[in-house]
Amino acid sequence: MTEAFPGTPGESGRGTSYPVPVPKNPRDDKPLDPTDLTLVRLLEQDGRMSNAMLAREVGIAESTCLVRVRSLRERGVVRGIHADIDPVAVGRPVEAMIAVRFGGHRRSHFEQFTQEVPELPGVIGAYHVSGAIDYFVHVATESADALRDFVLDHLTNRPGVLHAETALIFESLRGRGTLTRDAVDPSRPSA
Amino acid sequence: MTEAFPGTPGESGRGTSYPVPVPKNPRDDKPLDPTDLTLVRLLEQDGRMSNAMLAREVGIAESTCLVRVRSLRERGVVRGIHADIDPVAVGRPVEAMIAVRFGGHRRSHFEQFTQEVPELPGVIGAYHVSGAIDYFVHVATESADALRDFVLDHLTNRPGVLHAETALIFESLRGRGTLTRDAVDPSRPSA
DNA sequence: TCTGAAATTTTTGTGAT
DNA sequence: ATCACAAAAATTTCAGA
Repeated sequence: MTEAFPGTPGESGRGTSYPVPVPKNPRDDKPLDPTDLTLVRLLEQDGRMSNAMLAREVGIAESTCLVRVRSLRERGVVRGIHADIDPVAVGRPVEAMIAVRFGGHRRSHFEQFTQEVPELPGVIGAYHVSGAIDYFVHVATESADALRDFVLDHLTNRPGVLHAETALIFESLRGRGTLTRDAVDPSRPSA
Repeated sequence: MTEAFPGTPGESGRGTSYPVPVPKNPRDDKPLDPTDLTLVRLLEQDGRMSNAMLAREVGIAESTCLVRVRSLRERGVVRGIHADIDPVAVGRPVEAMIAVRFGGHRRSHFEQFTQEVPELPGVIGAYHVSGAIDYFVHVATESADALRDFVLDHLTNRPGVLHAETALIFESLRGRGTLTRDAVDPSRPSA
């Protein structure tokens, strides 16, 4: 019951040029004590909260808090801290979720796509999934024309891709820190 | 062509107890100069980069940088800054993308769902889209059982919902700051 | 592993260009 | 709008419990 979990599924945040991430031990899974969970929740809600305030909120010394937060990053619990940008404000008002189907299902096709899709212009996220669809690609483009071009140039026109179906996004919503609430440790209320 | 979408797409970060967000002027859209775009890109890659380093990177005084970053937040260009958490590490190793279809398409159903879905346990994001599907819900759960319960309790069993189709996520990928690269201002190369 | 206090760095306001 | 400078506040380190 203290067993914890199998493997690490997704990698993501890559720092630019300084001392941060590089999960030193991806398989290092101790179940996180309540203090860590609280820190995680706070940083999920406001990734720029100062170390001093974090320490106050969870009731530990600042230096201790610093160590714990650093440990969370090193262990890959906190993969990265990123600004959430309004696509409209940066000239990409047309958002879409594109369902991509591959044919043949050769491993090399998936591996190449997995490697390249995060770098494609306007890509916010991508999800390799089970079922009839192989990938969902979340993208923001400058216009409907640019969206069509994106699909044709980077998806349809790709070795292995059979079909891409585009759904315009009317509204994007973010979860509100519910990752760290409920279940996780059934013996505590919610703190 | 500059039409964009109906409303403001996503709200998100809720600060805990200090001076931040509350976009004072959501429709205040001046096209962002190259310096702002660079700041946005840097913060997208590392939301915790210090103001001093941001200033150095873009080549302006620290105090100026502070003003610009604050302005970006006030204008809603930067909607929030959030830690990206590994769901596995917080006891939610089963990730899924759930396609939800509504029947009847009553506005009240969508409005209620839009309001409630970000608070549902384990929800990372949700997307109201055009086409055959009405919503994609991105969720992380503690187990396959918990996923089934989530779908039954919060989606299928909801007024207006016709159908929910679940795709397990094998791997989640994040875009790499490509929102602020390429086109945006067609008259400049790329900065 | 945690702490408290010292050393260092960053944030933030002011006044001038 | 921008900058340089200085005071205030924060981060980070470290010796010791």
